[in-house]
Amino acid sequence: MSDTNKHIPEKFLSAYNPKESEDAIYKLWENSGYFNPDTCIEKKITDADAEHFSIVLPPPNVTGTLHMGHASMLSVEDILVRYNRMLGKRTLWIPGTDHAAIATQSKVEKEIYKKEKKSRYDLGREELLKRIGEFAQESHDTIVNQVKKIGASLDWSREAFTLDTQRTKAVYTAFKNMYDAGLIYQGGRTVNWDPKGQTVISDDEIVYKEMTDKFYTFKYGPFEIGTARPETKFGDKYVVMHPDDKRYEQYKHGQQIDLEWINGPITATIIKDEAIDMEFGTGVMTITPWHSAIDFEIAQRHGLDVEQVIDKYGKLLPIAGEFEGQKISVARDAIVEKLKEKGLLVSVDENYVHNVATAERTGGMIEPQIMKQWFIDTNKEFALSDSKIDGIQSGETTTLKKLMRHVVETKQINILPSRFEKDYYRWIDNLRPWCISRQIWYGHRIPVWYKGDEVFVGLEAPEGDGWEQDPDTLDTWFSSGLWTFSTLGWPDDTADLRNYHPTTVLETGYDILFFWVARMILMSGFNMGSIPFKNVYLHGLVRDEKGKKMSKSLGNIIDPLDMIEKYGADAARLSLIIGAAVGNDLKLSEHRIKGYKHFANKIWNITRFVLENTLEADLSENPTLTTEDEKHQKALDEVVAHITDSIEHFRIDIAADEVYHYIWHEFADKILEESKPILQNGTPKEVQSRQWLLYHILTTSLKLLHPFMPFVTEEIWQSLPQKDTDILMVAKWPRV
RNA sequence: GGGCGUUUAGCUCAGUUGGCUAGAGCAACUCGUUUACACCGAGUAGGCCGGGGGUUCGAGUCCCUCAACGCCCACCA
Repeated sequence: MSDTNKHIPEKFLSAYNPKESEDAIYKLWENSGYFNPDTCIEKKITDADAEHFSIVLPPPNVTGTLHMGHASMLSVEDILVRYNRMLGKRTLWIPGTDHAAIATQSKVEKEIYKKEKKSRYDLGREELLKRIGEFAQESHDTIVNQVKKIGASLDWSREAFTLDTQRTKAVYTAFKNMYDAGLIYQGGRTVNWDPKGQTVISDDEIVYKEMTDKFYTFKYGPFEIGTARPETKFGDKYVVMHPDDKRYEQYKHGQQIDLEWINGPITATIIKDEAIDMEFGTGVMTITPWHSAIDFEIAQRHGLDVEQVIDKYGKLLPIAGEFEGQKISVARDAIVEKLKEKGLLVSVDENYVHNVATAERTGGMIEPQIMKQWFIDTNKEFALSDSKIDGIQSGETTTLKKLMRHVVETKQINILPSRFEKDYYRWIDNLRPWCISRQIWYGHRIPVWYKGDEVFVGLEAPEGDGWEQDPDTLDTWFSSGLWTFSTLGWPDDTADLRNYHPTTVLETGYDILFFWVARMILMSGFNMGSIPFKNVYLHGLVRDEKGKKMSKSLGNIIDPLDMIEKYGADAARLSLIIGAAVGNDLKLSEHRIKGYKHFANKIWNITRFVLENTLEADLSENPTLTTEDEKHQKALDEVVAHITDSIEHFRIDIAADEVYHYIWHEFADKILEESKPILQNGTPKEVQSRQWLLYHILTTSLKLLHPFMPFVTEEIWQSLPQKDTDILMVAKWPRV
């Protein structure tokens, strides 16, 4: 380098330090206003009539802090958003958080109990809600801060919360519309009661746990019956067998038999039903319709009596006689002991392995109960007014199940990877009425008011005195189901709704395909008459380096903020992208993150080299390139085409790897190295050509890399002497 | 009990419609400080592509089968 007044910015003389620049860079973006597509249009960065690209952020639960799964989700979405913004599309990414009703309430209840030894009933509804609100606000602030650290280019001016005023209006409107269409109804049927959480939960919130219990065989008159739950057997007065079972031919349907049972003699009735598996046990069972869905169905078929045995606290009712008031867990052994004394115990299998239903959030053992609750009927026919779905006419009759199937079958919604389509269809086929009422306090209060026998459903309490609102709240997934359009202002007729719905991509974890993705399709289908999104990008789980799930108890959690602190957000992002194909789990280890930090420094040093060698050059005009340089330029064009193609096909993992590879092993290792002799000994023409080429490749590389590593690329861009836009985030994506 | 996924170098993974003399990163080893970078460069070694069978001129790639690991679903009392 000759003596000159021109110097490269001093910052390039030392290694790249993400900590020094990341926060300032995020501020720069935020202050530019370009996260908001309206500003991009105003400032003529985006055409007002450009194609739209929209994503709604899967709202993190306000139950605490973000983990690596969130970081991975944010990275994937930010890459798609930044890429499409650079393509010139009207790009909107809406942030928000989820009140996560049951998860948040049970977390706060636990904390309160730990500190103050008080239950929710001690505090009362109002006080508990106040406490949860405070907690949610704190969590929200932490989460927003973390999201920004990762570099997510979200439009904060449109931030939403599932429980805020506008979203509540959406929830109430949707409820009323579905109630009026007869899809939401109140009914008494078997539901999943969680005695620990003191609420009903939906089928999807059940987690089956394998347990080893005792399996008892008792004498029941002339029969032998098996059970793992003797405590439910008090009211059993029907004995059921298969009509084709030769062993019990002599017993007729409806025949009555007197026999000795737990608390004395009873009269049992023989029932023949095909639900019985002749191969299992003795092929005979007694039924407890109140506490078993399958028993309830049998009872319904034959018009049998049903009677409650266990209350909602898991205690035995008066029907249990001397055992009344006892906890079922305690009563079990005593009941067996009594039956044994009476000579009714035939055998005990100590190693009975079976699956027990537990509540996802509280871990409580589910006790089926017959209760009056609110349901959504997915099989009921309704007329879809104002349909924007291909293949369903406006006013045409359909059902929610049919609608949900149809939009995926016809590829109006594209699920990636496609193998999850099968799971989706199977879930729909097995779907029973969705129970949407909960007996917890945190959430949307059910918009139904009662006065005597009168029922009112509406957005607000009806006029007049004496109306009492339903005490229950809605399943949190009811409000999340509206997320793609409630965030855009529905039920109001807003410009956002017209401009950005259906959204382009829904990116989320495959673990909530049923909970959320399917429910959004249902809700959008009914309320909007449209699909909620065109593409579903399902990401995998972030696991530790041994492939284990990250969890507190295993102590293998890698905290995204720690990693950002140590290696920078860019490195953390890349480590979550490369190697994570759509739908595949990712094994993350710290040394990979470290490797990508080195890469950030690499592009930093490439810049230093290029700037040092082009300070004197006039780069404003394209010089005539040497043959060699033209070859490099063409090769770069091919790389651009490839990367663009990969992103368009949602293979951002491949795209990221390609950018990485090109910059390091082509640009740095080959082109930079061979430039040294040319710059030193080449003819003026060769030097000029090469200087232009180096600068061209550098700026193009920065653009290509920006969606993946936004911070370091923007930090460099800010120091470039010549560029086509002030802020790299809104530079035009290189086109071939 | 159904279904899905994974199995390719020591580790993490690419390998699209069959053409591979099988690649990359990290780790290992050897050498190296010349206009960026030691958070570096050049190079070396390392693979019956889980086992078996089949289709084909040709299979890591398609079909069958077995195995291991992982995941999802399921109201056998």
